Amino acid sequence: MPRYQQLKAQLTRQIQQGVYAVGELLPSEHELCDTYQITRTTVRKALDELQREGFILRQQGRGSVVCERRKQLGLLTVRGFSEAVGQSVRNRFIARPSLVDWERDFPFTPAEKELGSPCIRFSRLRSVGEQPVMYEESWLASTIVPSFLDLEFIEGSFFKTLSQRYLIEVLSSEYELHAIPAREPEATALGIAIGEPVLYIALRYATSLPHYFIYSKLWCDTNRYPVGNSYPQGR
Amino acid sequence: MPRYQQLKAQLTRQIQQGVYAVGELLPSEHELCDTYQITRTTVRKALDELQREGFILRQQGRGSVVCERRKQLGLLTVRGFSEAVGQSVRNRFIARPSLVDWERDFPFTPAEKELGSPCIRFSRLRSVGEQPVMYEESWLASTIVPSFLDLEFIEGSFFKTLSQRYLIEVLSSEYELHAIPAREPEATALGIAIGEPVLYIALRYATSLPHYFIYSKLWCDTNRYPVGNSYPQGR
DNA sequence: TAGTGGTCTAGACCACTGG
DNA sequence: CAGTGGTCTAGACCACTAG
Repeated sequence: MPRYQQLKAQLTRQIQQGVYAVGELLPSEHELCDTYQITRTTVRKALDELQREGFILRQQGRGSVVCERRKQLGLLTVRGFSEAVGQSVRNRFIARPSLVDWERDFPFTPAEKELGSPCIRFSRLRSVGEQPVMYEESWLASTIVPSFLDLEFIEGSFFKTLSQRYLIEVLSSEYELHAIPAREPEATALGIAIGEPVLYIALRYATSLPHYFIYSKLWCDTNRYPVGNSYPQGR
Repeated sequence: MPRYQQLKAQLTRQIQQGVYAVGELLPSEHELCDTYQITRTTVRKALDELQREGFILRQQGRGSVVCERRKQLGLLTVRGFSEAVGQSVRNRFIARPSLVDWERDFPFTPAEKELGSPCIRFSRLRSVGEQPVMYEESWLASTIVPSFLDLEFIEGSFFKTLSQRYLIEVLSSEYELHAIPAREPEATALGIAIGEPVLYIALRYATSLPHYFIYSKLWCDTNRYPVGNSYPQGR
């Protein structure tokens, strides 16, 4: 593993563990150079990626500020989710993790390596206050997460659990967006009428384990909480 | 303008002009160093961004390959529609560029600098073959694009026109997504029933001109062409 | 094997922020 | 003003690709 990725993974974990709290500054680039005995080029490559993935915001003359983490949508954010966080966001399992066959009806085809391993599936409903905002189904190869079925998620976060318990980092995502009429399952979960427009997102996350991905399907009620990408913009 | 951005803009233009055709290799990094009298660090910073924005795919031991524009509406990275879909795409003006008041009903508030300048608005319908796919309204400050009203777009592409005629590069975008029922104007334009779900996107592009943006509203029929982000993934 | 991109070193000067 | 991130130089070694 290249040194910049090691540093990135290290900082990611520290941020998720709260070593650097939201709003605080990371050590300066020069300090990180000293600490890890690497040059600034390497440090900056790690910080570049952290910034693109929304972990930090760098400000010239000030430093690297730890950001409120986005809510599980890769490059996409549920607007208002972060603001509501701490107050009233709730994640509830609709279906706890269980072994199933690999999904076939999906824009992304799992790799052979993955198909050779059993598949874990779970689904959750995310709400702000009493109002459901997003229904989510996820799949992943069970080989990479031993004892996952019996596990409680760390602070209710799947990504945090992956990072801290399995040392798997989520790196990037590909997705496909559709506006569709809600069918029975998602309409029921979201508490809206069948046929109401929902934002359907088919997603594939790349991980720090080559050839292993996390697959998700999301159904979002965008009336109250639109989906967006606004992350700290350089430039 | 930093040198890496100059190089990036230069290469972008050359790719758009067909100097380097799809599938061909860009000059190697070392050649670019010689040609532009800059170091490899700077060349690589430019190529990094081009790769992230989907213009090229770098392969170790081979080179930087110019990419096929993808088949989906490439909205979620900075990319014009015409490059995204290819040959059978047609863009038709619904309203040609004209001076209007600045829009107020929008998630993004124009900067003061922009509000001091008249606003240009135009709207277009984009079709693949005979089928409308997307209806688009755009706004920008008229001061940055003199004689824009009388202008024909270069190859029907707004971004290409900005780049080649005004030397303005589109850098990044922020957006907000909603799944909504089509109202009369967009339903008519898209040739679908009123109330059918459409993907509504409110967008703001940053440009190489500080404090000047391009604003767009898009209504997409995602049945035929889903919106996505899949670009060549490093790693 | 020659050439490519991937990573990294060890410096430098600059613009900007904050006290 | 000292310290930060933004940009850039001039090298180096490596893994990988293709002929």
